[in-house]
Amino acid sequence: MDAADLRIFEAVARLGGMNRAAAELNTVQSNVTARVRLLEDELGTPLFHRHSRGVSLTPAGQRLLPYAERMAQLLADAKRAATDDGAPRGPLVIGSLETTAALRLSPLLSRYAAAWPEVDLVLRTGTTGELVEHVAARRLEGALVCGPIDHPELQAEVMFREELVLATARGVRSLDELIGKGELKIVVLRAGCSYRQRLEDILARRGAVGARLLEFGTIEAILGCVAAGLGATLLPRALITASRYTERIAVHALPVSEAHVETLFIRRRDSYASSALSAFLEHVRPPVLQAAE
Amino acid sequence: MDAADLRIFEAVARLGGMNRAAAELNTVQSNVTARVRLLEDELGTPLFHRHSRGVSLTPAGQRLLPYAERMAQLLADAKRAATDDGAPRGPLVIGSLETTAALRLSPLLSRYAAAWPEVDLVLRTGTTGELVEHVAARRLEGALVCGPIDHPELQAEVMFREELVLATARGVRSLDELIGKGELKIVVLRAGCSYRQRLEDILARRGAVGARLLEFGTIEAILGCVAAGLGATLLPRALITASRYTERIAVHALPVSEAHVETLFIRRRDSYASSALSAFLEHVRPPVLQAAE
DNA sequence: TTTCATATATCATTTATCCAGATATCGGCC
DNA sequence: GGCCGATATCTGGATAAATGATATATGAAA
Repeated sequence: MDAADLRIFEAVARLGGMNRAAAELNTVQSNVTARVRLLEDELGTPLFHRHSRGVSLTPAGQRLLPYAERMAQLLADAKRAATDDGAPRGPLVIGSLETTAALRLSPLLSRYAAAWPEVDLVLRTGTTGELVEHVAARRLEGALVCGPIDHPELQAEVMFREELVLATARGVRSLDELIGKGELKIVVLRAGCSYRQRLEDILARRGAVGARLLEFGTIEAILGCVAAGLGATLLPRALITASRYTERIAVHALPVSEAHVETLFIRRRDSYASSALSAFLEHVRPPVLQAAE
Repeated sequence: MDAADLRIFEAVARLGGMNRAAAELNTVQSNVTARVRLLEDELGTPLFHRHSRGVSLTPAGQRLLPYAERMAQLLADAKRAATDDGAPRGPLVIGSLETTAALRLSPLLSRYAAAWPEVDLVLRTGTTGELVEHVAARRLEGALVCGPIDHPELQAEVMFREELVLATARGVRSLDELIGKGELKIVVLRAGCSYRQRLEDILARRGAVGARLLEFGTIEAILGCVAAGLGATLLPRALITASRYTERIAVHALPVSEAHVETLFIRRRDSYASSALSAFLEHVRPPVLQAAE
């Protein structure tokens, strides 16, 4: 049994047929059949049920499949690890919350890109849930998300600590005034945003339920609307302070227990940390820990 | 790059030479040289320094080596997983503390062996530290050790809860009497035994330090000596109750915080749980949880 | 310095393996 | 029955791997 055999096996299993697998692997069907047969002979057990519309996995095949996938991943990692000579280079695909990107990342990223011009840096934004999913599936090497995260395959490291505040238009004096008025509207970045649930919890704890939800695609839009008196939102304090709407937005501090939020960098435990990633973490890490104290 | 290449690479790295690797792999040196060279060409970086007494790893080779080892392990696991049809069979090598083996395992093991006669069961005893080490290095599929365990590569599951008690000869009324006399001797199974540190902590908290340490290879010997008034020991209550020295040993209960100890079953997170192991856990698990309540 | 023991590198040759294409076979479906 | 979409089997040729003989480098001992 060899990695090549498992690659073929995996393709057949995934595509449900030897012909389709052959096409994907740029070879012919007879070849695929023969390799699968050899693998079955070696293991002493059939891996596929053959039927007229293709093949399906036997129980043995089902047990083998995850190993085939891990094998492919391991080979790719091995190649990267050996090739990587310590000088950051090549692709680095990471994720981030939009708020983190806006608030913290821009200066760091530009410094990083300048320091390591040979790295092709890609930053994708999404919600914490989406990013966790992408990192777990290895579509991202890592991501900055909103803590806490508890996922057995991921490791997390605190990168930033933010104070979340409730933002409303200038006229509003306090949270309670806002809630008292009824017809509360809250503005969030998008569905699944980690701040949304938190904001709803905060309001619920103060007796406000069933607030109307508004979604905007950019932070600018949210702040603009909040400034215009459309509703309230929950964002890191620094983000509001730095915006051009500061003058027209009232910031309502929350008790520490609710205000504190940690931005974590997550990555797979079992995956190779490329030099590009290590260098990225070096850039992001130290200034932050100072800032947090 | 393929698993076969990495196998050759690993052998060369481990044995420090292509000739030695060739001998181990049952092939010829020229072949090994060629394969290594191909691998180096493919990766675009040398993996070995060649010198007159063999070869040594370059940095790239050092980075690659762990992947080669993981690859070999993964292939072996894959084979086992596919071959394993759910009926427990073949070798099952597990570890246990000697006390756990004596106290809990004997009836379970005999039932297990009777239920699955095709399993070749091997039980090795050792200290918690040794067993953790062996499981991490995959020399054991799993082990019953004394909790708590915090090791990133291992997962743990509570199997038994024991009450530890201090055992002395009949004449001794209380812990304090024992400590007060000075010249305290404590008897442990062997160096590194997890109960030893715990016993020393317990005594230290009561003002007894510098107790003399005696080591005996078997639990029988320990109990015999304790009964004879040689010293004190720390063991699960049930173990003393069940022994033939019960009459001559005084049992001193400890406060709950010190007495409670959990026996965990540990195994590697990333390794395949064979049917033989799953069946073993089925045998060990359920009666225990009842007993603990 | 010469020689020797012990390494790796290279090369021609044999051997085994893999691949491609043609063909046979099987199982539904109209 | 005949067709369609599958997998199974077979064979020649291309490709890659293993082998054995030989060349080369290096340090240690005579």
